[in-house]
Amino acid sequence: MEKLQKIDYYKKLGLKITPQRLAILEYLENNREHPSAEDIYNALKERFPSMSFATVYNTLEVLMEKGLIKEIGIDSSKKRFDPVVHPHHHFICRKCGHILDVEKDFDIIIPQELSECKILDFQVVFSGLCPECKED
Amino acid sequence: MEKLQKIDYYKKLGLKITPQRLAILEYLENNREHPSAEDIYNALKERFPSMSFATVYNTLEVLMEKGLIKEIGIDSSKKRFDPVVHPHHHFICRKCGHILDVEKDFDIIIPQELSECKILDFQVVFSGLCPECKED
DNA sequence: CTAATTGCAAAAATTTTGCAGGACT
DNA sequence: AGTCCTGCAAAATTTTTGCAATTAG
Repeated sequence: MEKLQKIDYYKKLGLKITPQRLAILEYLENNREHPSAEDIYNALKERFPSMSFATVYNTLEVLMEKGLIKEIGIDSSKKRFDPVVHPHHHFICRKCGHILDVEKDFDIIIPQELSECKILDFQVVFSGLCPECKED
Repeated sequence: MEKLQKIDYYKKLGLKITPQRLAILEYLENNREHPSAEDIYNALKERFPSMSFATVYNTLEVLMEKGLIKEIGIDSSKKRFDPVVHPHHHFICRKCGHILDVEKDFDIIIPQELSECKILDFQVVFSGLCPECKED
């Protein structure tokens, strides 16, 4: 999407566009590492030396409310965020913590035991060793 | 398993059996709520008023090394632990955080894009609203 | 102009660590 | 007896919050 179109799009969602927010959005969009709040903070503090964690967390929360990003509960040591909100799956390396996207579709039948629940989503999480770590 | 047999079993794994460890193991075995370290601490501090978090975390780590429990990375706000170590799946309620076990077997074909990885495990995580929360 | 956002600093929540004394085998 | 474990307290990590100053619309 063109940059101006994007800003319009965000505005239509009711987001106030600040330079910090744009930078966070842009960082997320160009990053497939599923960054944590700290990753984002570190990546942007050069361009915005005065930016605080409050802004990062605040922005992440607003972006989640608007459905532009998702929190992925895979890395139990910290929250990580994903700008790819369509249903997809993940692989996490047990050694280095690297998370890879898995775009394949799986044919999952909702099991009987969850018939009383309202299922909104599911994801498959693979775990093991990534190509780099399996060599060591 | 009989209590004495269990103690023998733990000893054979090289675990030193202390009253605190036995209590933590027992608590985990009889609890299908996927408790956090704090849940365990709170549940046991009546019986062991002097017990500290260090002991809870230390014990959890030892139990994980021995393969008696697993850490489940589903609730991104805190680590939660599962004494059911055979492969199985989960449902988490987006509202109350309740985690349910899903014992069904899913036929998952390891996708092409992970062929370079060593896959050790996978789990399906459903999310939505549990029977109680979907009424509100 | 008004309401929302930022930055700061303090606090809360969760997890980890060092170490002295105590318990298990 | 020797090693491992416990408990305490302090520290490290991650996330949240209150508030005054600033900025976007």
